[in-house]
Amino acid sequence: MNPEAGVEDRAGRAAPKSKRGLRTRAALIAAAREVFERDGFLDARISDIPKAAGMASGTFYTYFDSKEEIFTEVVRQIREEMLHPHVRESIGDDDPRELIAAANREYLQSYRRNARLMAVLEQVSKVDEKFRTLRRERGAALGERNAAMIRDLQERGLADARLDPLITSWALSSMVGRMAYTVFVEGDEVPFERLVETMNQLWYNALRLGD
Amino acid sequence: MNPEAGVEDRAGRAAPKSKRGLRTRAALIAAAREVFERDGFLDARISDIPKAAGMASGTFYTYFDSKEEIFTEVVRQIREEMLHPHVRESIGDDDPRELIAAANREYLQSYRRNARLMAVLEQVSKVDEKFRTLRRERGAALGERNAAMIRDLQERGLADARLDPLITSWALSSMVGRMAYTVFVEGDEVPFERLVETMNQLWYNALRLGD
Amino acid sequence: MNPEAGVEDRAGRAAPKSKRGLRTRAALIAAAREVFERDGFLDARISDIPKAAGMASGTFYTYFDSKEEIFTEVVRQIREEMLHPHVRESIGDDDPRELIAAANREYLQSYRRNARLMAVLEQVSKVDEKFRTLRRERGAALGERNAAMIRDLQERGLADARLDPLITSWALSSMVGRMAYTVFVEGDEVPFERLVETMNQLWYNALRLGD
Amino acid sequence: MNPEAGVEDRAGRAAPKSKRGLRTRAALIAAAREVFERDGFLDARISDIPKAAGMASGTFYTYFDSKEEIFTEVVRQIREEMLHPHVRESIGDDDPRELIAAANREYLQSYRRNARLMAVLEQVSKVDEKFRTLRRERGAALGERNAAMIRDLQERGLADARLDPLITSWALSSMVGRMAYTVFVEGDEVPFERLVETMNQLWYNALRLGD
DNA sequence: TATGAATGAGGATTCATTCAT
DNA sequence: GATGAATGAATCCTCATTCAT
Repeated sequence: MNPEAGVEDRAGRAAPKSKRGLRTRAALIAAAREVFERDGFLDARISDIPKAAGMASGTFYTYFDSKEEIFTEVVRQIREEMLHPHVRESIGDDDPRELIAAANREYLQSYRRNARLMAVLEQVSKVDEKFRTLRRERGAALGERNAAMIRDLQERGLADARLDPLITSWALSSMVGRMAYTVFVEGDEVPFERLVETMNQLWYNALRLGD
Repeated sequence: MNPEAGVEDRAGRAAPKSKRGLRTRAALIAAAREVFERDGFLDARISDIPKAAGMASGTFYTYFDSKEEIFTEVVRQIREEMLHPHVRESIGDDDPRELIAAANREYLQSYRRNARLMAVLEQVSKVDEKFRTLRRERGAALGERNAAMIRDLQERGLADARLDPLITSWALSSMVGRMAYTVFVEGDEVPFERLVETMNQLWYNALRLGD
Repeated sequence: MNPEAGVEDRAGRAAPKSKRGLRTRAALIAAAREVFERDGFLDARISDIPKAAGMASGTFYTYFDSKEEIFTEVVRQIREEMLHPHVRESIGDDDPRELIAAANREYLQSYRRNARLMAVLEQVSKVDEKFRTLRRERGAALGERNAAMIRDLQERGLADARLDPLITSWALSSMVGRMAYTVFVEGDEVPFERLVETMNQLWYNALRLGD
Repeated sequence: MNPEAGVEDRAGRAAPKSKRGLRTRAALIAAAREVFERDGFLDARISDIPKAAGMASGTFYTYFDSKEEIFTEVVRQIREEMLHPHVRESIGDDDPRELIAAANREYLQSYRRNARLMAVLEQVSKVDEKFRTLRRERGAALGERNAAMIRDLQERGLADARLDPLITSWALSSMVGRMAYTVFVEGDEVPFERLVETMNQLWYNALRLGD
């Protein structure tokens, strides 16, 4: 029901074997997150990351090859944070309204919680080909899933049959994602509940879910 | 009815005093547009701009102080292109559906026509504080205007009264803007007419304009 | 009895023949003086000079070949200003004390009057070989003249015979020149009369002129 | 008893943490001294310094931020060289003549030994605001000290009571400093001993120290 | 593994000087 | 003579990456 964020990673250096190595690597990722949140992706210097972790600059390259690579790792962690703690548990519902409402609320909450990093992610996806692609692919998957739901509702006569399911799914997700950015990153002052309600209502109306 | 893009400018170096200077300046702007479209804002080297115009590197600085400044100028021109030729003429007005449909079509057309530059603009707004601000301000103005229309429709009983006009206006505009980016920049293949129709229908539904 | 400042010039471009040319050249020199006083020699850009005179940058090269050349011209004018109006008239005296006192006062007055330019001159002589040389030569001439006076006084038994006349002449002139710089350029606050008196007394004492 | 030269420093980049770093930094300072002595401050290119030390250009910036900063360091070393080896030991003190003579000789010797660098220092103090200030402050301190001595002599009836102690102290120091420059930098040929004796005698006379 | 120094490619800028109009 | 644009050489500085200890 909503959008963007997320990146897969691959390879990189061999995973550390010693406990010490494991700790160092983790410390670097934590430091990287701080640095990225503070400076953004572009302005972050690689050497700031080990420095922020209290290490020598060269240490970075023991674990990562590039800024992109460690950023991937940071994003992976965020994604887990964004999914695990609060989510997915009890969406048992079949009521589409509740489904939508839950998804929107959850998404906006995580976005707000991780706003700084989401801003960075937004920046990166505009700047780095690889991330642009990853984001698109992930978005496409999400979009498909929502599209399936819409198609289902249309078939059951519960949603406006004239709408193109895939485009609609994309469009409404984009709408929420963009608003999250505007409100939480650019700081337009909108009361959280008002935002959630409006997003929900716009989904309902757009799909013409009967009241 | 639609969104983002645009930047004001100011000063810079002295305006050219001769015809030749005027021509050179214009040639630089044209070259800059090419360079930005080809390389994006970040990867564009200043020296590539005069080079693309067949001039010596120093010539750039006769007219501009920075990449930001010439970019501002490029954007100004685009904006004029995007507004003048096709637009604003005959907005038969009173029927809100037609108003919305016309605005959406027009916006999506211009976006498609200037897709590469819009991509760059999108990048810049994520990267340069000054442009971030300008875009927000401009967006806010547009948002207000659309919000006024929505409020009006609500008062006349023609649109869903439960919606927050300002948030709604922002959200639906964001939706169209984001889709334009996705489709025209990231190249998701969607038939143009299908896109326009779906956007229109989503606006109508979202506002609950009676059929 | 005192020191430094002054530079000869030579050649340069052909002297202007038309009246208009004459005026332009003069205006450039006047503007150069302003620019040098404001920015110093090193920080002055050639193009600032015609600009300060309200002309196009290229005009400079119609009359001068370099910053050094126009500076030479500025200096020549100053020197004339420093010599003509107040000076040399009535030193009729043969009393060495009065001679010294008159020379010191006169020198310190002109220095004060032209302090900004003297500062520039000081800078230039530390930076430009040609001016270093010119200054030395001019200084040497002055030194000789003062040395002759000292020698004469020694022979007449009026001054300390143990002193080396040339070194002494140089040293006492340097002393006055340096103090002028310190007080009038660096702005150490010393009452003018106190300064003059002390310089005089130091000359008298140093030479052991009987009271 | 004598004058000018000297500059304090502060911070800069982080101090080197390894022996190697310490060596490199020292080598850069040594190379800088050579370069400055050869080219003067203004004409020295930063990149020539590491090059003269056989390093890559970027290495410079590991230790210094600017030409000014490394110059400060060079000056600090000179000052130590100028003070330590020969000086301060045995200033038999009470006889003012001996005090003055020792100070003059010592000063002129160091100046001669470091003439090239003193020339650079002279240039820099005419060109760089920061050094101008530092030099003035340091000079003022020295001046005060000498002024105190003069005042003391005056009170004991040993020196001409009519002289302003501070101006006199400044003036006589300036005299020696300027002569050092003239003789050792500009190369006026004056036998060293003759110079020292004359300076001494001028001090004695100027203050009217009884024979 | 960790350290922290050394490297050097890459681009930005300035401004004296030339020259077509 | 005057104009004002165009030129391009010359340095500056950053920072990702490598590597000896």
